Amino acid sequence: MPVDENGGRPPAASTPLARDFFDRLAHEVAPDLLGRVLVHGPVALRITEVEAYGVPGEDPASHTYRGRTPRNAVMFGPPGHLYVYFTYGMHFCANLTCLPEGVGSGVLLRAGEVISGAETALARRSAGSGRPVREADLARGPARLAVALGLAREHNGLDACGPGSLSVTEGEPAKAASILSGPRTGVSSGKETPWRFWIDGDPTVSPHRPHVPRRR
DNA sequence: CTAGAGATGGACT
DNA sequence: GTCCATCTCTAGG
Repeated sequence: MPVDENGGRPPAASTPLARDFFDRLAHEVAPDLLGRVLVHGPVALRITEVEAYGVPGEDPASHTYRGRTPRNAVMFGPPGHLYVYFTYGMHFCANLTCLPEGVGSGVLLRAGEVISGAETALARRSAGSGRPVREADLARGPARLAVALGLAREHNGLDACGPGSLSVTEGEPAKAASILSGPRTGVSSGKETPWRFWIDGDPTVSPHRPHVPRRR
């Protein structure tokens, strides 16, 4: 039995966008990002793995589950913006908002293949850490991706579609036949939803790790 | 290869 | 106080 997931109180009231509706949107919008190219300064990467995070009261794993806060405000904003959050006391992870303003959702950028600016990405990933970084590992995992791309706190809210330092380009969208889906990585709830999408066989896709509760 | 634990800060109960 | 949408290193098979 899981511990009470909501502090003894019911989740925030559902929006009109019910779980099944979000589910349909997630299965269109999130995988559509696969194969597209994200450019930030000198580094460009081809997105190979994403996860959808859903709406208040419907997705217990989402930062928006309990409603809007200063931290998750960007997820309630218009689509095409970056939601960058700080976690585990040392990592940043980046999401793109993809659904209409007010919905409260995002797509976590979990992994990518660096296709230009590899030297910059390598320098960033190697900084402070000893061992050599394999090319396929440059952006393999959400926190690594953020480092490789040079994304941090100051990029929260950045417009990824307008004139800015970040942009999502068409790239070559992954063919549907090469896209697989499954449970999300490292989440302690909402395990049943197959909202992780990745390009089958791509070496830059991160290994799936189930959530492990902290001890002591 | 797998399993376990430390790092480290902030959002939230 | 507790829990992280993680990463890296170490020990062991």
